[in-house]
Amino acid sequence: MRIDPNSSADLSVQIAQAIKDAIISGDLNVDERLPSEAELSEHFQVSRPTVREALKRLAAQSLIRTQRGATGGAFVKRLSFEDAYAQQITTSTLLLSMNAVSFDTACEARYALERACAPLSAARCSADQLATMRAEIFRQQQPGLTDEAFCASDVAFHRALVDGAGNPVLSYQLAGAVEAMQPLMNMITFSARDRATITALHGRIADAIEAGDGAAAVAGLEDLEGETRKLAADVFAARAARSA
Amino acid sequence: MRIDPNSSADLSVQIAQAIKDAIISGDLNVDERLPSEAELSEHFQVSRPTVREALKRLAAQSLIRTQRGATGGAFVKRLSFEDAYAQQITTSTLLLSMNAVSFDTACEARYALERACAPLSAARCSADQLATMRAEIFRQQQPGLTDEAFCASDVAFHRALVDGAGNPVLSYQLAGAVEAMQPLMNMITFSARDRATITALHGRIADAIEAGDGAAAVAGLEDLEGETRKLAADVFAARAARSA
DNA sequence: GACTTTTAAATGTCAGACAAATGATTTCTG
DNA sequence: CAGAAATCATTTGTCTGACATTTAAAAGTC
Repeated sequence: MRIDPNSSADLSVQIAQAIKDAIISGDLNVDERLPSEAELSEHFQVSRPTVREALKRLAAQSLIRTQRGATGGAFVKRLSFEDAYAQQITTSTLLLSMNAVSFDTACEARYALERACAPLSAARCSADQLATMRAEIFRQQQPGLTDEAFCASDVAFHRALVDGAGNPVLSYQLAGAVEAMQPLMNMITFSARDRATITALHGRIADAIEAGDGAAAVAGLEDLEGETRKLAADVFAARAARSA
Repeated sequence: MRIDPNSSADLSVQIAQAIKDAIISGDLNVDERLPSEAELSEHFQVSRPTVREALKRLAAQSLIRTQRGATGGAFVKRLSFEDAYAQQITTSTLLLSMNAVSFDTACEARYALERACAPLSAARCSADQLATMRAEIFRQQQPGLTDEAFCASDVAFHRALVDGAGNPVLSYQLAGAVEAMQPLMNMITFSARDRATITALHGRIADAIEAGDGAAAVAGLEDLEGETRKLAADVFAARAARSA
């Protein structure tokens, strides 16, 4: 682990990168303890605050965890699926909100990915996950539901569908695509008829999954994508007309 | 933006979270300047190093950028697709390497996602991206290529395929799945015959894309997945036999 | 007016100190 | 001797104050 004192990059950036490289390359293993801050500042010939800034950078990426006390220190952290989900969702949400990604683009990506899951989900979905889908469909039929709650339930339904594939890597990859759509969906107001259409399609998809019919689930998702995009197009058109 | 001085959480974590929340909620807009470190330390009633640690945490997540000098400071950063790709790849790679994810699980996820792209890619792939695919196929046919270079070219081919869908959100979501496989693929040694088989399948997929035939591309990917998994299974079986 | 110098503001880095947590050690007590 | 309590040492968390460096704007100079 070395840094270049002549580099124009901030020292804490360089130190963080050096440690990160050591982790990725396997020089530092999971749960292995890093040298103490004092030792690191000695090693890199920088002050302790600088080392600390580097360590905070790594902690922000869930690469290390720190512990106070006699046997404490910074330890290489095993990146959990849960942490990875959270990062993925934050990044996806910000990416969409900051880059003026069109509804259609995001929607297309989301449904393309979900269709990839559907056959696997049809083959392997657990009773528990199917029950979650049914429960969310039931919730979506309640008349008093706000638009936001309806969207949240929609997301929960789709997450159960994705998790039904029983592949944690797939679930992780899709967490962002599904969750990041929620803020966009929240811009839509759903009429009772819209809700009925969507909920019916959800039911059709759940039936297909339960029957182990991947192709039917894919077809259901295709229709749902069409419905969602049509709905969004109507909302945006109405909004444009009103402001004109 | 407030913090709770009685919380057990580190101050820098709380401050980072408070600022992050302000960004996500839209209280702070892209390119907006945050208060200076001195002002923030005044506002949160903490010292400047603590504020700095919080800002470094945010910088590590590409949420802010800092600039020195008279008109400098910390600015809310527009999360670029490029930054998001990089984060996604790092996270995915570490997730796979630290959690003993089986080759099959990762492979299944990757090909499921790629199949989701194939029809879109067949419909919209640019000449440029198709040329990249052909170039990588050509490279893969060179006899002197090391296994690592072959894998790298394989990744480049698949990235071009994914990018061909012309949907940046999709490309972002898949960057991790495609790139994170590389270290796993690097564990495999490819015989000349293996390479020929894989390269031929790549050619078939590229042909299908060029012909705008999404179904054929999907079929090609299915065969490629089968081939890859068979290859890996052989390698792992041989390794197990040798160690027994 | 154009160029140079100065200045002010901001981040980057350093040094040293104390607070707080926590496991290990030692001491005390029964 | 065993167990509980007190002490200690180590490490991270936080604070204070200072100086270095960068940068743009203001002031000065020809």
